Amino acid sequence: MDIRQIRYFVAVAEERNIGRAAKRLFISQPPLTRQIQQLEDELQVKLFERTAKGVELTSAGQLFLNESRNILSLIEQAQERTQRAGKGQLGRLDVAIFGSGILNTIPDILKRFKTAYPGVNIVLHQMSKAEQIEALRQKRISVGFNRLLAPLPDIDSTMILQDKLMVAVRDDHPLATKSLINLKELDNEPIVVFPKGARPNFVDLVSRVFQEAGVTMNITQTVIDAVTGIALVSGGFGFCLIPSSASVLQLPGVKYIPLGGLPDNATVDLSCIYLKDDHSPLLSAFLAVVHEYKSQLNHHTSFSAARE
Amino acid sequence: MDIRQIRYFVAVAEERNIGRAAKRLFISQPPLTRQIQQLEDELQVKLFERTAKGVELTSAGQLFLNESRNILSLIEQAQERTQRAGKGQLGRLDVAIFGSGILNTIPDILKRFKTAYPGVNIVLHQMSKAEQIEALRQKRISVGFNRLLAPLPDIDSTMILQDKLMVAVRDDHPLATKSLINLKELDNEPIVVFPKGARPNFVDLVSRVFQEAGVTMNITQTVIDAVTGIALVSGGFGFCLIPSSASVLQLPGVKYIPLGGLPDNATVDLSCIYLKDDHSPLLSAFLAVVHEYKSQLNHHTSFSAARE
DNA sequence: AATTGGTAATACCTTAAAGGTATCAAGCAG
DNA sequence: CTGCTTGATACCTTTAAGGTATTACCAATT
Repeated sequence: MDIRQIRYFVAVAEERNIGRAAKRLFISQPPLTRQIQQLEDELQVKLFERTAKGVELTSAGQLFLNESRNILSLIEQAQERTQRAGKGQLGRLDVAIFGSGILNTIPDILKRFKTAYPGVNIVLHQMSKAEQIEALRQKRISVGFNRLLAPLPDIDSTMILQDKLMVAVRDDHPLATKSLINLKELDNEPIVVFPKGARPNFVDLVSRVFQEAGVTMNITQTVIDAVTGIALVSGGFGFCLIPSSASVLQLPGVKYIPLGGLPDNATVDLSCIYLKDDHSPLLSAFLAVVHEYKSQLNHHTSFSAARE
Repeated sequence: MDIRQIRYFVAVAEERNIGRAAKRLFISQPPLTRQIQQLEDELQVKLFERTAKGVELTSAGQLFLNESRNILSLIEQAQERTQRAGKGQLGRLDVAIFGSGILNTIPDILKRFKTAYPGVNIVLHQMSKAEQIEALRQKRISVGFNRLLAPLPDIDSTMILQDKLMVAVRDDHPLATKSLINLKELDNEPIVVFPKGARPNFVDLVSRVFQEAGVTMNITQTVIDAVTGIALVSGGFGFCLIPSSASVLQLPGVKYIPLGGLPDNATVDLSCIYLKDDHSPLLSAFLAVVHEYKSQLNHHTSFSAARE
């Protein structure tokens, strides 16, 4: 049995006339007659009664007509869905995020992607940097969001943005009135740092900055993520240096003040990582959204810079 | 797209190796490679990633694998169901019955047919003789049960049994004690007859019998069917002649007594009728059951005749 | 670094089957 | 009885599926 034969059968059943059906199918009548005969032979069932005016369906033929329509429609659907899946418009994308990365940029990107590809089911996984890399290699995830990556041979990354540093400070502290804090002003002040976990990470960046500026760093706590660090600031444990994108988080009694007097490379990047040899259309589609987001981000910041 | 290609695709997806799949399909590797390429070209989707050890499904391929399995299973089902329909094991059979015909024989036949062909949905219609013939011609029904048919050019019939005549009589009537009533004993007695409707019918048979025997027939009521007639006997309206198969009906105060002194042709047949040019397997199957029923009926009656 | 074993891809040929043309046989309307 | 329409058959052409031989590629191993 053959899809062609099924198509032919449906045409004949609908036209109730082999010659007319042949015209509709843009073939001549004899091969159509033969295909129908073959179909009947194979099924060992008479599908049509031959009459003087044409043909008419037997009851078995009527049943087979229904089934045939189902089959053709299922095939059509399969083709369409497969093509959509091939364009990355359908399927499932497993994405890893890290603790505080969820604060603003990542939700924006995910929201854009969901709008552009509503057929794709996004599944989020909270994972540390090391876990993300392992999960990528095991193909449990397709993309991970992260900061401060060391290059790896099998993993590519795309930098999304570079956060400058800010200081989280209690609003009853003398420095809280300033619009810019110089690193030197934090000399020997109590500092909460994060995260715990695989190096290199944000702590290393902060340490390097202090070291290069010759400022003493007085670490009082090392906590798991930015949210916890800022909560400790709110609780009076001291200062906390954060990537500026974490400043969307509002906690009672906490103010965020830009940190000045730093070298240009004192930034922390947000990147997304993915397997170098993953050519799936879903990933490509996702990265396209990321790049679009990135370029709009640049335009926007240059605009606001021009206005200021 | 082609069912063959779908089968090939499933084999390759399952073996994750084109060469192995080719062996399983009893073809050589190159044409299989080509068929898969064609499928990919047609869908414009890469279904497999080619690796050193074989191939592996892309996510679009995974989706298409699911769809393919659905398609193949639907095709298989369609073939099987169509073949069963072709053997008359599946479908719908519209059967017409008449008022009192439902009393014993017809339910027996229907029961047998339902046991032998459980996949067939039997739909019953109550119809008079004339209605049945019209419905047959319009193909609203496939079989009708009836009595006393006049032959028609486009309709065939099969006689199922011939009922002898019996008399329904109130049990308080003097004749009710007899084991056989002679027609002459009904001379000028009040008689209820049935049915109303298209001739020839049961009334005509009864009238003819009276006439040929030279007995005066005193019709007091003409009612629609046997059940009503017997009910009137129960109500004291007189006698009622019935086909013996209607004697399974028990009503208070009514006895059935065989009618004697009649010619051999004083019987009323039960037949089923159908279109002469209906060659549907469902009808054939049904008629086969009818014939089987008939032959068993004959064996049974000859046995009981032998024993008596 | 070269080799070998196993993979899919390609080139070229053979064979099977689908399609086309011409014609026939059957049934119905005039 | 005669066209006219229908599906069926015979025979040829063309398309496409399948086979054989070979190549290109990758990875694991020596």
